[in-house]
Amino acid sequence: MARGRQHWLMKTEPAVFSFDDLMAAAGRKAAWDGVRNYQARNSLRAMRRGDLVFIYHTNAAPSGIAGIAEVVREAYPDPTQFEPGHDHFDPRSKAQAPSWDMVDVRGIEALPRLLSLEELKSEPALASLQVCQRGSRLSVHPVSAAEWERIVALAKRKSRP
DNA sequence: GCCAACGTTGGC
DNA sequence: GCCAACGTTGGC
Repeated sequence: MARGRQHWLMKTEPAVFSFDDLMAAAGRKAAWDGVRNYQARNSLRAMRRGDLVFIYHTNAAPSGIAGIAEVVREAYPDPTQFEPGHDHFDPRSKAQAPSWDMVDVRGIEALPRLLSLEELKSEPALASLQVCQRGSRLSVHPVSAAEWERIVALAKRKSRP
């Protein structure tokens, strides 16, 4: 069954791994490890090669969408869940049925400017974007085609006065 | 299955 | 660093 390109948003702390770090990585590629939330994991598992992803900077000044990446490898087990002592070690995960997956992404391009959370929230058309919700903690989530287009268009515009 | 306690996230 | 919001855990 054919399926169009879908759109997603993934959060990262730029102090740990920023969009610029992704663009500077070998092949502009990175394995997106460390997701330890079931809803976010389910989104990872639903991603398909070629899907587009906004890379969102969290715990940043300001927080916001920094750039665009694409999925280049679909979900596969995150090896850090099996590494005792690792921050993301999960003693309950079974090798035969790993709890946590990751995908590989490749950086495509930075947005013309960082779209801050404040600006995203001020856009009525983006009111239902998950990252705009109060208390939103989901580190990976879908973005509708309309939201995606809106955000790309906004980023091309000059920052409002 | 309920729900209080706890740990984490993340904006500010 | 604060603290609200949220997800997870575990006692019952």
